[in-house]
Amino acid sequence: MDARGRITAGELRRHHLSVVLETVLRHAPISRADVAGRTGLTRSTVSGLVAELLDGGLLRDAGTGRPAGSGRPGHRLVPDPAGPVGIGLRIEDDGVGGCLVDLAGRTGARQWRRVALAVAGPVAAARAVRPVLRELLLAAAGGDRPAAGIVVAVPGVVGADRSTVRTAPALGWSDVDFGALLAVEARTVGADGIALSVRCGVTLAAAADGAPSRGAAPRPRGAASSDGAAPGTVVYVGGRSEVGVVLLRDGVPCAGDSAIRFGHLTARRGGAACSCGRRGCVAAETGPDVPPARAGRALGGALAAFAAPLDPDAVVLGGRFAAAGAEFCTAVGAELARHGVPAERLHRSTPAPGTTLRGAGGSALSGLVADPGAWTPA
Amino acid sequence: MDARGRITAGELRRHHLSVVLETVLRHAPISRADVAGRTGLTRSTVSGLVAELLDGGLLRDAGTGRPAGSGRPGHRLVPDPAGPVGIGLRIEDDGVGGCLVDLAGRTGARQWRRVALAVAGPVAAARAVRPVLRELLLAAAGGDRPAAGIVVAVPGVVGADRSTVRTAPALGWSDVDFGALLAVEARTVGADGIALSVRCGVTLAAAADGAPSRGAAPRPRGAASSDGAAPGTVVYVGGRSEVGVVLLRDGVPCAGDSAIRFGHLTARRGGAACSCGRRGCVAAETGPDVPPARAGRALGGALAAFAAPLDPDAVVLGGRFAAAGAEFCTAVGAELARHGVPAERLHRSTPAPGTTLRGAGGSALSGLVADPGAWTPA
DNA sequence: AGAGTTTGTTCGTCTCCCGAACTAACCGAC
DNA sequence: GTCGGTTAGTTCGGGAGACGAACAAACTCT
Repeated sequence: MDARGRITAGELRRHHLSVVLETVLRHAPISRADVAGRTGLTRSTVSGLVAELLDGGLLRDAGTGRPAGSGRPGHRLVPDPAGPVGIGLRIEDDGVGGCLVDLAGRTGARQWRRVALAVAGPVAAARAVRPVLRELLLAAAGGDRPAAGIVVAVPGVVGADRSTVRTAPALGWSDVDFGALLAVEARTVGADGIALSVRCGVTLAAAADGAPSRGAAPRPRGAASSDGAAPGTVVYVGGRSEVGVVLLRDGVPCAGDSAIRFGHLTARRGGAACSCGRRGCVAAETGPDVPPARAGRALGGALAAFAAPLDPDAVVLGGRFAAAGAEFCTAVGAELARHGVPAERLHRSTPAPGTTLRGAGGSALSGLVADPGAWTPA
Repeated sequence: MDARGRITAGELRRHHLSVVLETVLRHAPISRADVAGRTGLTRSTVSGLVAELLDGGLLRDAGTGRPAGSGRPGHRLVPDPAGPVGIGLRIEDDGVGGCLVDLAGRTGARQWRRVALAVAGPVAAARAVRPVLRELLLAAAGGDRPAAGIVVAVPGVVGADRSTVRTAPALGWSDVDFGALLAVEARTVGADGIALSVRCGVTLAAAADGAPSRGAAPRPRGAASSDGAAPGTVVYVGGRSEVGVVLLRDGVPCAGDSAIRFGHLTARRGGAACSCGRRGCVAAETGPDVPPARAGRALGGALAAFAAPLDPDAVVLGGRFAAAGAEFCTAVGAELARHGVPAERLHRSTPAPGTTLRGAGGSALSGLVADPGAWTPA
């Protein structure tokens, strides 16, 4: 790629549109004047941009609020309650699930169905997802809310095409074009025009945990600090059937969907048997049956190799580690500290079962937020 | 930080100024029309921006070239031969050095002085740099070229202030404000108005090796592919007295200056003694005395932990590993492949002694290239 | 009720880029 | 040599988008 860094007048406006939308989502309810103050744009410019977002069905003017000081109260801008939703789906070794996520960060119609998929194969998995997707589409249609996209979280390594699952040890898959399989199922339930992509579940959970909070939606705080702003560089470790590690910069995952490669690094030669066929993998050595101190050392050692050279502002334990005990955390922190990452930077995320689904649904909306001008409620 | 994504009209122009400058530097000599074609800006806009860069002393119009087809030949735009230079300095355990780097990527006035600094301490190191810096300033003044900045490469971990060396095992330093020490020395040789920063040497070498080539300056190709465009995500391993690993995105180093933390991960319990006081560190286990197969396995194992979850497009062996033999590389490749990074992605950089200095000098110019409008030949 | 304050809108102006038209410079053909 | 064809660079009008001042609206406090 060449230095095509040109910004045309139209792109400038689209960029500002995105900036205004993001600001409203993060601070809703918020007045136009406040948006202007936070973004640095003038009130007149913000008014114009907001009008376009109201027109596009992304925001709603909820009328005047109560005045902040002594003066005219601003209008409360909020995400449109009838605005677009993202559809998040998830495949695990013991079930499938899904939920809707809207621009306010609220989840809805969450589902989980127990299905033994560890040996059933990708075709069965795609078929198991179909009823979940149908329910979600019905729920969206019932609320008269357009679906902006579908993102499927898989416990595996996903290719750059965001369709092929390169390997998913816990499911026994390798080189499966799961996106294509799912697209067929999606068509049968009337989800054809909707963009669909397959992603690594840990990456999505990391994005959900590391993203700045939206509005007043209750949200477990892992990476994000109390004022809602994420620190610059965060390393997130999580996963359920797998164990993965993700680098986030300003809340956005860097690099590809191969987080779970981390779980199959060798933590202990000749250790416990792993789903991948080898022994002593990080994933196996941090299982529920392993003594916490030993598991903590196994995770901390591998984690240090990844995190230490990146000098992260925070290391966040999520997923299966969010509920870990003090002994485990101390062991992890000690290994990190031994390699230059201060133990104070180690944080435990609040355990929240829906994090991966929330990340998947949110990811389905991210394109829309990045370029609201392109959004048309098809 | 809030969503201050506003782009004012003035900032837009400054951005385009930077885009045009980068394009010229990468493809010099190049005509205005070609710049327009590559950037997507119109010829009229490019003409205006180029005029500003010519006026600022960053570019020079070297007259008409030979016509590309049948038509009027374009004017050859090149970096101004009397344009600003960056001053790169380097501290190592066995000496200090420095060189000038200009916008064309050419190095000049390169120096190296052997000084035993492994035990001499930071004050002695700062004093040893002074004559090098004086020579460089004289060389710059002799060519009537303004100095845009000074960057010092150190084999250690550097703080976010880009001044404090948090730890430098090979030098025996810890928590030394080397930037402050150097600033004092710099003043005595008349380098006071010039911005000075301290950086991790491996990070700078990675930037030099991963950056898109500039003009026709001969440059060893490590990360960059043959057409000069760097692949998206690159993991670089290098170092001389230390061993560090750096993540590059589009040729630009991600994250902080703690690359050499990598070299003190434990590769082999109870292994060779390391400068940091522990045993079996990656840095110690990849020394020149270690059998290549064993060193390769030591490096590969640690490298896999860092690289596998990032799914890089390329893994580049630089620095002390650039001259490694086939046996070593095979061992590294095998370890990477075991963890999902195909061995074909492992590349060996061309050994080039000046890479770190070139990176340091280039880094001293990077601010100028990113915002040429702010440059004033003080 | 009136002064003071803050919000949101309107309107004129400015900056910057685009695109068309024009001049300049070179090639090849006759 | 001269005349079309082609490409490079500049000039100039026009338009898009943001800014800033001015104004109307809405609320508080005295």
